[in-house]
Amino acid sequence: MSVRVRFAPSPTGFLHIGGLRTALYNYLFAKHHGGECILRIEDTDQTRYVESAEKAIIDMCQWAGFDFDEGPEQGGKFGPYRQSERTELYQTHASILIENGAAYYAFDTAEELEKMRERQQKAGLAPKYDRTIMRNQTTLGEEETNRLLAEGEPSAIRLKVPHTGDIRFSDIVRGEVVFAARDIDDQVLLKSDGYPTYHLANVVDDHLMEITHVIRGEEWLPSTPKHCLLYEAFGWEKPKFAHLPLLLNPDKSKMSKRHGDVFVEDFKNKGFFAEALVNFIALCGWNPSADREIFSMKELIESFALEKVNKAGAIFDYKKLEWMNNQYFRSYDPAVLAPELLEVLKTYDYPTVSLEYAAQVIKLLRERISFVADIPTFGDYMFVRPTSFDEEYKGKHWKPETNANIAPLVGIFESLSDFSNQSLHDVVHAYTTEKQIALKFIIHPLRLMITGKQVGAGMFETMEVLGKEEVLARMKVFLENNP
RNA sequence: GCAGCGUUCGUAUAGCGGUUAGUACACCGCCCUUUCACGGCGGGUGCACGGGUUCGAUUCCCGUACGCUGUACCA
Repeated sequence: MSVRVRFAPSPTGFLHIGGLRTALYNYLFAKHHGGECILRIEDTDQTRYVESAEKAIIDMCQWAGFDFDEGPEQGGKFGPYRQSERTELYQTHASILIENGAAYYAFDTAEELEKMRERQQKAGLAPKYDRTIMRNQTTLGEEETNRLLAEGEPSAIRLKVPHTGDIRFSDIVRGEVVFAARDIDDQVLLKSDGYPTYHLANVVDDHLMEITHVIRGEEWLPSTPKHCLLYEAFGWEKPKFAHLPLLLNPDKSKMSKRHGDVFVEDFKNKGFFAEALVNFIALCGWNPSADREIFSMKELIESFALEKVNKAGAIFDYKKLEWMNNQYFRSYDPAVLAPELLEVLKTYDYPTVSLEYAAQVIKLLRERISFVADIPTFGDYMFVRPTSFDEEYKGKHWKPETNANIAPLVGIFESLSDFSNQSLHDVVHAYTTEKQIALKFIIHPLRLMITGKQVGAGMFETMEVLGKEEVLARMKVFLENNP
């Protein structure tokens, strides 16, 4: 039987980076086994539903580089793929459970439930639905239940969890996991608004959609026994489970907004490359045991194995992500990145530049920065003449005799027909040798007058990209203002 | 509180009974050099603790501690 997995997000907002990793692992696992990865939208909570979220989630998955074999947009033979369009299915399945005694009607109001929990907490008990005393099918009896139902009294359907025995299942990541049935709550399966809860919808859909492996976050581990009970009640075969370690904040809590960026959009907008982000999160919680860090999607697919997924949560190391982004930055063809730079440049008040020029600037500066978007600030002088000059740098390298040392270079540069890195290098070396001065007494002043900053790429390379005319203009102005 | 899960340098991890405990990021130092960066070389720090099992435990078992997640008519 071929592998079928699903990514099942709730459209409640932007796609969380942890969600992206869950989607990625599902995708990698499916593709590794030549199976299918489907997208299912779990929009059963009407109170948290966000209209634009579904599109945002799909867009981000697409950006990240994985496409689903089935889903709400592309369809498929197991659709519909939005749970809100499958409500009848859940209702009929809930009825099956009622009929075979695995579930029951409950009529308790939110207030009654709240009171019950308060009582339990006061008594030092674990909050848990007590079906022996609440208002439900078992305490009310069939006749009264049917009467209330006929009258249209709001009701929910709850899972009848046995009071004794153990529920065990095996998890690919964690091995054998055992829960005592008495610790498991009589979970609501069908809400009084007619929508299913996650538990029912999830199990019904996973079965109907012939999902073979449920790969999801560790936060679902405690509710897995409920799902097992459901599979048994329906008489269905269980899928294999794999609960992924959580992505953590530096303080080890579940990765959240308070500690910084958590949405895929945030990373995209910051300028992270999709490939770098994917590479990085793939390695948060899983490692192919190779002494290397850079893997293409194809390579990730080839080596992915759920058995090698780690058990412990992984702290998200932003610094390392940046490093990885730079690795990709340096590996790309500058010409491909040039349009992106032009796009970023639009938000600055710089004169327009050509694609060719943008590519040259990228090539010049990318070893020193992590993002394309850093270029306009880190290398502002590549687009506009410096208006301010680093005071500290100037104090260190612009001495009384400097002007006299530099001035002759204007003429030398002017006569140059080849304004290349090499040519500039040769000519300046010849000059310093003849004048018996150290190269640094020339290089630093040049950098100062041309860029205004003390950090940047190699000086001659920078000059080459800037071009003869521009370099000479900057030198002349500076020389005039700094005799 | 209860339940489950987890614990190798600061971080991500390799390790699957015997290793000088490896790698990457970060950090520090040196080299290269035209500043920064890149690159090269080197350094420091780590198996949570206590019991077993074993000739031998980072590795297997049991506790303890700590952490995390869950405990909703949310997912």
